[in-house]
Amino acid sequence: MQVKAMVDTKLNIALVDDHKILLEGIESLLSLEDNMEVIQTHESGESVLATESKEDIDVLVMDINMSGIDGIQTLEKLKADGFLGKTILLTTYNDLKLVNEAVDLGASGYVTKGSASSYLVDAINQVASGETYYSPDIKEKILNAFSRKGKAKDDQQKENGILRQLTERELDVLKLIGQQFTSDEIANKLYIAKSTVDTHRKNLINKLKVKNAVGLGLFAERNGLI
Amino acid sequence: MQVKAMVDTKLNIALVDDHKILLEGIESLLSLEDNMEVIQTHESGESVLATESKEDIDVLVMDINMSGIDGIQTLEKLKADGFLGKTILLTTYNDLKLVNEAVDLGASGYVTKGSASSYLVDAINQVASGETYYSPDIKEKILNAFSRKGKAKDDQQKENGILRQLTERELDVLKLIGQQFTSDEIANKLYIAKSTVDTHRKNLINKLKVKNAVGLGLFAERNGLI
DNA sequence: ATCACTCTCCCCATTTATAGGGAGAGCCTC
DNA sequence: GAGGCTCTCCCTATAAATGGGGAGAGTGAT
Repeated sequence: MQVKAMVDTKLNIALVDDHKILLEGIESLLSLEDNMEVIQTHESGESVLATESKEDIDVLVMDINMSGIDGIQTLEKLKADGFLGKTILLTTYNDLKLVNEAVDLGASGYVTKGSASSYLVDAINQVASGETYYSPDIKEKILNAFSRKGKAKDDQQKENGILRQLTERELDVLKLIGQQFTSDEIANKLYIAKSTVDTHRKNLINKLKVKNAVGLGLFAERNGLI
Repeated sequence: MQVKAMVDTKLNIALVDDHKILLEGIESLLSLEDNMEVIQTHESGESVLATESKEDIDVLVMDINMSGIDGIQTLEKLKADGFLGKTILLTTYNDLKLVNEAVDLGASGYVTKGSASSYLVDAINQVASGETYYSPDIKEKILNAFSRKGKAKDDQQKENGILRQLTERELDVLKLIGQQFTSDEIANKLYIAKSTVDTHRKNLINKLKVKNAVGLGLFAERNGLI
């Protein structure tokens, strides 16, 4: 039973990268782990999608930046096809936006190519157990991105400046617009006339330089008002 | 010169918390650090704002949850008054939203009250050197919040399912609505009649279970469509 | 060939939102 | 006490969106 369990729990790994050297390097690294077995390697996203034995894969390790369809697109299609395995994406240091996309698609782990290989092994074990794994430098980047949200940076800076230009009442109305209430409903909630709400609406659209209520909603969302 | 430098670099700390016991406890903890000196303690946000020697403060350690005006509001007013010192906010575990607000206001550090006191010491040293500090459990929470964005959790899960129910054309329209275009403009862009766009609008509102165009915009934003 | 679905477009009516203007009351500041 | 700002509310008018219905053309699957 224990022996069988060992066999059963051996993790089936598939690797995807368009650089063969990296592919082979990782394969040889993972072959040193006695609970892992690389059962497939692919040199393109298309190749993974075409393979028939996708169900066997426990953990898919895939590069994000690939020629042809990239890792994100591949993951997207895989998920659409009902792929249930865990996915770890390999990224470069400047790929935070892509990581973000990947998160939305349900990727389980992210490891930078600059990481020590032990991190990849950790990542595989961790995502196999259902957790999410980020390599340390990605973690750092996420934290930085979080703390930079309201810091003195380009767009965000401007938006925050604008945010402070809004009056209390405008903020009240803005939040409620972001919650999909009509002017009538907002008027009732705030005990003011609909015409007043409409005035605030007009002023908000002007101040925030958006086109319509959708723009107001987006502003509210992006600034954490709702 | 070295001695003078030592004196000069001694960090002037101010503590703000409406619980006197915690205030005194922290003060005694920090008194053990030879590069720190607690120069002020306050039992309310109002008290900090009223004090005149704000310029002397290198690092302000302040509770978020206080009776009267809270730490966030106090920080906001301080920044508005031109306060230049670093600020570390003490939070409880469930305050991630507040942390988010605080970030936007330019707070430099966050330490949970449940943290070991050594973390607070680390935080003070770190923010004094210009960096941002999060205590480990807050870091974890941020990372979790990040990774939960697109995970198989409650709402999000449903949203992702719904997203796949949309037809190509509905997606086209949805994206353009999210970009604040009117039905007329969308019709022109897609070379179809306004009435068709309106039909897609209706179906989108039903499928996505939102109230109006603002809801459509928010859905588009939250699902990375725009 | 029938069914299901998508995309297209139309009718109707009503509600909401946008755009322009004005204006009084209250509050704070200089 | 004169401005400046916010908040309140009004007018008029048009544009936009919502909600209900129906319906034909095309596509693909059974």
